[in-house]
Amino acid sequence: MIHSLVFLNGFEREITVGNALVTSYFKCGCSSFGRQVFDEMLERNVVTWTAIISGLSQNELFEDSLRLFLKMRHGMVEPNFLTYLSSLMACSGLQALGEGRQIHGLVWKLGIQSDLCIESALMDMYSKCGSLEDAWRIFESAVELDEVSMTVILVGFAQNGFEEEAIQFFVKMVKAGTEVDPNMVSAVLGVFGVDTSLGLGKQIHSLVIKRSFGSNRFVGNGLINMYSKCGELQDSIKVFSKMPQRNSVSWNSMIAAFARHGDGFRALQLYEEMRQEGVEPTDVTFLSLLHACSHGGLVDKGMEFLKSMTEVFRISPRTEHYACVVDMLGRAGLLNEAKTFIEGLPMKPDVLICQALLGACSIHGNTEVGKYAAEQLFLLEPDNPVPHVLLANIYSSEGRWKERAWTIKRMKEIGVVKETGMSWIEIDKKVHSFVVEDKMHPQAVIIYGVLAGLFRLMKDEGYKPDKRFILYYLDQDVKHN
DNA sequence: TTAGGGTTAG
Repeated sequence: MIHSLVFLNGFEREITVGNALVTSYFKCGCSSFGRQVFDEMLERNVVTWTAIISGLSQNELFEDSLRLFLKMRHGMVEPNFLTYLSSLMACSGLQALGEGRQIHGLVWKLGIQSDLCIESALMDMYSKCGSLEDAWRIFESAVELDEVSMTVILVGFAQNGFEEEAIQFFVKMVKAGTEVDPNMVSAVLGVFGVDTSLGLGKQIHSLVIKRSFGSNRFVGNGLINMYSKCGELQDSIKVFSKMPQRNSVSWNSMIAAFARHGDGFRALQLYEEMRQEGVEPTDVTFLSLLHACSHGGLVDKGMEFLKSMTEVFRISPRTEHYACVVDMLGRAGLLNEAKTFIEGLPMKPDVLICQALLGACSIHGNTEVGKYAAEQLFLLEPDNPVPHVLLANIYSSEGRWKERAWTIKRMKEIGVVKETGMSWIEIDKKVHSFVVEDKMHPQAVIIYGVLAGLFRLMKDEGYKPDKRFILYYLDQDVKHN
């Protein structure tokens, strides 16, 4: 409407008007209109360029954003502080370490590398590109810190596999009396998972109450996920039901929580409520629903969701959605259907899809389809030990010891190593972790005694162990027992 | 007129 008025009055030639139009189109998410205005502008200044570079980044069109930044540098317009900030965002999104380093160099030349905003953007770029060392170096030498730069480094820890350090960093900041904001709290809540302490999660919840962050939707959603991942479904429900305002992430998180805890029925019921409330589902809603159907054996319902996702809501399925469907068909024992489904996909199956199929074959012992899935995976990820182990499991379940031995030999020849599985439990704020045949725990004798007692009780109740997949570590005595 | 971080699946 405003654009039409501008056009009628001939104001579109005014550079300030053009800049404002570009900015507002991108802020509304209308990227194509923003681009069109930019393309048609006869004159462009640094604000025009910065508006489009930043607008594209904010709409996750990182590649185009970076391309325009490079194009700008070849022209006559000099980038400014905000242009560098926006181009660093594009590098983070693209995980473009090389380009990010180059921009770091340019920023250094200009002498603005110590600006707090530039430092946060640089740290974010380095940690999202997987170079936590570079991010940490900037953090350590920073003269000033604020909530944003601390959140960046916290998330950097978590995304680079240092979840425990991320949580400890937060705890240290709070103990030191540092001001934390709701964004930082939601970031730390996102780090919690099965192997983190529920006790700490509850302490963060009490901090949320003390600081009155409870009405913040990001924080509320973070709490739902924290409790659900730590095994406390009832607490997730409590947080969800008390939320003053919910968005699609809140609903998705709660649907996922039910799915995670094996309650497919309630996950689907919640989806119905979500629709009744008029909340539009997203691609993640359908991932959670497909996951719920997969674990609840609701194949027909799952196929219906895939159909409505594309036909009713016009959401294009991603490879993750297809992998969920394959997992669902596979778990239900419909392996040939899963293979046919994959063959009918508009793209070549990727690692997730093939792994889902192979996993299902190892449960149901289908050598023919299993071999097909494993061969695909060998090509896609030669260093991944999972397909070798799963294929060996399939041969083992069918008593095809020669093929099984050959698979393990091949695995050793290529030099792929399977990581040892681990389990853990938290008692009195201390996490105890165990690997297979672990005797290192100080109370190992008592623990094994309890295990033996439990095993006897299970046997008395008629439990028969599934011995098909016993491959490593256990000797034959155990297997023949 | 252009601005750094955050929650959802696996």
